[in-house]
Amino acid sequence: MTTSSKLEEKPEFVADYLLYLLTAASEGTSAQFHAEVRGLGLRVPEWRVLACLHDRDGAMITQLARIALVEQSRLTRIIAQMEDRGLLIRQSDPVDGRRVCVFLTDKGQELTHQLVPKAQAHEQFLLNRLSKTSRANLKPILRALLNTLEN
Amino acid sequence: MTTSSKLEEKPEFVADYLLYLLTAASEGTSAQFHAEVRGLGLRVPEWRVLACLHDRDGAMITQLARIALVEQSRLTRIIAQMEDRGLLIRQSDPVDGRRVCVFLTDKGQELTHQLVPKAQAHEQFLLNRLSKTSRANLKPILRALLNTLEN
DNA sequence: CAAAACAATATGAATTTTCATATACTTTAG
DNA sequence: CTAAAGTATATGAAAATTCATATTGTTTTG
Repeated sequence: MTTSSKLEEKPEFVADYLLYLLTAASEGTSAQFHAEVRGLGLRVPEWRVLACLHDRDGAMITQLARIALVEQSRLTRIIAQMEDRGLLIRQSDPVDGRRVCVFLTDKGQELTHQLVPKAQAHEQFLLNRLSKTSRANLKPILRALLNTLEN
Repeated sequence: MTTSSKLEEKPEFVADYLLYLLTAASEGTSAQFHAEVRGLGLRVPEWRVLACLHDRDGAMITQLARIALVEQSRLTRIIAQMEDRGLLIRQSDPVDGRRVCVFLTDKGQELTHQLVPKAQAHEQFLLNRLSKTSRANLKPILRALLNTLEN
C-alpha cells in the first residue's frame, strides 16, 4: 500500500508533468537571456530572426518562420518592422518570384555579432551549473526528443 | 586543423543552441497535445489553469499565474472567461480580502478529469519513443535545470 | 500550352496580450 | 492607532497576434 489514502490529495500532476517541465525550463532559462535581448532594443522574435540569418543569410520568410518558431504572417510583419529599423533588407528571389529573401544589413550584422556570443556565454553559464553527466546528456536527449517529432 | 577554413561558412549556431533545442522541444511536443486541448474547446492557458486547479483547487490568481506560466493581468481575464463558461468560480478569500480563490465547477472538473489522463498518456507516448537511458534522464535533468534558476 | 493545383507572402479585422497603473485590502512601523 | 509600505487583482489603451483569405507567382497535368 502506498502512503496515500482515499481521503488524501492525489499526488501533484503538474509538477512532474513532462510538458510542464519542458516549458518551464525553456521559459525560465530563456527569460534570463531575453532580458539581455530587450536591453539591446530587440524583441525575442527579432533576435531569433537575427540568429537564423547569422546561419543562413538570404533565407526566405517561410524558412525563417519555421526555424524561428514564429507563425508566417506574424513574421512577415516582424521582418517589415526590422527592415524599417535598418536591420535587414528584403529582396525578391530572382529564381522564384514568390519568395522573399532576407539579408542582414551592416547594422543587423553588428547586432548579431554582439548577441550570438552573449547567447553562447549564457548557454555555458547554464550548462556549468549542471552536473557533468547532466551537462553531457541534456542536448542529446533534447535532440532525440525532437527526432521523435519528425515522423 | 578543423575541416573549416576562412572561406567556408561558420558552423551553424541555432541548430545546436541550447535555448533553441529547449524551445523547439517544448513547442513541438506540446503542439501534439495542444491539438487535443483545442479539440475540447479550450485554449492552452485554460488547460493549464485546469491542470493547476486539479492539483490545488482554490488557488489564488497569483499562484495560478505563476504555475501556469501566464502573466497575471492576462490570467485575470482568462479566469473571467472561464467563469463565464461555467468551468470555475471565483470567490474572494475570507481570510485575505485581496485574494481571489478559484474553484473548479462540476463542469470544470469533468473536463479536467478528461484531460489529465490524456496528458499522461501523451507523456508516456513521448517517453516511449526515447531510449531507456534518455527516458530515465530527461525529467531529472530538466528539474536540475529548473533548480539552477531558483537562486 | 492552358487550366488546375500548389506555394510564398501579404493583409484586414477580430481577438489577445502587454504595460502601466488604479483600486482595494493587509501588514508593518512609528 | 494611524500612516506608509506592501500585496492581490482588475482594467484602459496600445500593441501584438491570429485566422482566414487575397494576391502573386510557379509547377503539374491533361
